[in-house]
Amino acid sequence: MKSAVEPLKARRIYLLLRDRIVAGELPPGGRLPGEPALAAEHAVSRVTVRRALDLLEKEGLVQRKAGSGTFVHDTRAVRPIVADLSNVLSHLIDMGRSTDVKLLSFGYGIPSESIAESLGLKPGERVQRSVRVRLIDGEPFSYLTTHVPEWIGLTYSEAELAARPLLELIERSGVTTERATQAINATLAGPEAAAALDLEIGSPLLTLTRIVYEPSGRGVEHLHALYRPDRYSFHMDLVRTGNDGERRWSPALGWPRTDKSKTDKSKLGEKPTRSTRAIKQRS
Amino acid sequence: MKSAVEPLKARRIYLLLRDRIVAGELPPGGRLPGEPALAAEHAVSRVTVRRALDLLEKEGLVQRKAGSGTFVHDTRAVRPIVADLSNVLSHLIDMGRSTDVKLLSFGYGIPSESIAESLGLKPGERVQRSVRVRLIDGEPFSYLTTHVPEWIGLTYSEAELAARPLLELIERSGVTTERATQAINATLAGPEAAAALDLEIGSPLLTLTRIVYEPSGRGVEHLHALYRPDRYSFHMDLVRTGNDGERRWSPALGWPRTDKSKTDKSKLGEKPTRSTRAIKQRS
DNA sequence: CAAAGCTGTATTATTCATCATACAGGTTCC
DNA sequence: GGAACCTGTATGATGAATAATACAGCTTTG
Repeated sequence: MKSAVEPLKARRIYLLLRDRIVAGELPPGGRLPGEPALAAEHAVSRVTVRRALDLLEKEGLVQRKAGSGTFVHDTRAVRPIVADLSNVLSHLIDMGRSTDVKLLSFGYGIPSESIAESLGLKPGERVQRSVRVRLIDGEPFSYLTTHVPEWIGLTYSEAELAARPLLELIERSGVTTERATQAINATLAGPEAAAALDLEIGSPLLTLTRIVYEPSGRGVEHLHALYRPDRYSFHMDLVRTGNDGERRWSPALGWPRTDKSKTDKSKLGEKPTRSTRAIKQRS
Repeated sequence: MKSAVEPLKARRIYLLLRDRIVAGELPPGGRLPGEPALAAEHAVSRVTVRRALDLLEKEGLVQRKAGSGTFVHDTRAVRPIVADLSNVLSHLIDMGRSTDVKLLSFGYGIPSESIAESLGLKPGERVQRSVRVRLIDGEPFSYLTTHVPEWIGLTYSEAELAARPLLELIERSGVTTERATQAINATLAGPEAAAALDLEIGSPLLTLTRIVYEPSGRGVEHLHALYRPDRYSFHMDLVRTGNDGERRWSPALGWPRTDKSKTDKSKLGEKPTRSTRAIKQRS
């Protein structure tokens, strides 16, 4: 007899309405059904509908006008930063210079088994672990946990880490980085990440796990990044390659990625378009 | 007087413990603190701790043994499918795993403004909209919503859509697909997606929004995909290209798919330990 | 074996989200 | 202006999640 944990009705209503909005069912600028109507439709009280709408309003998805109604906010004005995957790290390095970094934690110790394994460390080898938050325009958008073998980490100071891109520091130590693997996934915000990113616990997050290798194959950096999906997303252009028999999509390389291509014709789907404000790498 | 909506303490504990586990703070196979200890540590009742552990157990992250304790399940055995970003679906077929498709919805109508805009449709032009769920080994892992211009959609039947890849059908209609853009993000599962993917409402999801263009620049397919992060994740290998002055990371193309590194590197996991306590639960 | 610790389970009290209802005040439309 | 909407706000009642406590049965340790 388990009571099925039906997590907060308000949350359910919130997610339902959110889906309708982003799916375009409720067009931007349109008015959504009144609170009594919504309450009846979903068989909940108006108070609950109200709390769902509070969440939507806080996310900027709707705008409420007393006496008039609740309207779908034109979300196309606020778009997340788009990071081009075809050009990942240089993009991040660029960003490392135009954004602020807050160093939350810094120290040395024995890594967990999984970290040690992915870096190819011998048992007992120590690592430097750091936790940073990156902010753009003063707003946090990424929560970065990095592990670096101790012998590399010792070549720079805590202050340097807070000021310069980690990869630059690694290369300065004499290591050459040649290959990297990364995986993208999604997760929920735990207490620490939620606090650092100014989010509610349980908010969705984009995750990026990247391991950078030196030519010999040993790992020199293990990065685990959490991104706020409303402020950051990955983007890539694909081109069709191969012959008829074996046709694939491949990332478009070396293609003129002047960011103005998104200003006229948006190709971002979902919450596309019209880059009113947002990103400019300078700020 | 807003009561800050502190969604379910059990959920908070669940997320906290989950983070510790995937961060490696609690090593696989290790025993985590007893339920009374956890209850005291987080100032909640044992019942609540219990419900958090129920969630962890349902996710397969821990294994409980009556009379003995709760142990971190060796999660390295069950890893999500890793999809190479440059070769998304053919990869699955290579693995010899059977993917089924369930067609949930099929029909024609006027698209939302954002869809119409991203496909480059004229006002009033109609689209075919379909919702499908893809399963691997009988388990759902993706929820796909596609929009295709009507003149293309009419060239194939509902039954064909359920049986063959959409892109194949589009090309069969005479259209050549050459270019595409896609964006990756994260979101929470709404009621429909949650039901289709056999998840709780509010679970994290990976999203992929892809728009495929024909040479003339008109959009021929708008795909919005939701993936279960525990069963699917994106992976890519990067190589360093360019000269000293302008060094960049680019996706490695045509890489050998039998690379074993992807099977053990895709582990996400980690997060700082900061408090340093815990983790010494040996045996 | 016995003690100590653990998970599994049940019971009751308390706290908090939700409900149902009512009313104030703004907006829209006739 | 006035009727019919709407959002904003407050009230007490109800129900669900959590807290506090107790005990059974199993596992490990000495």
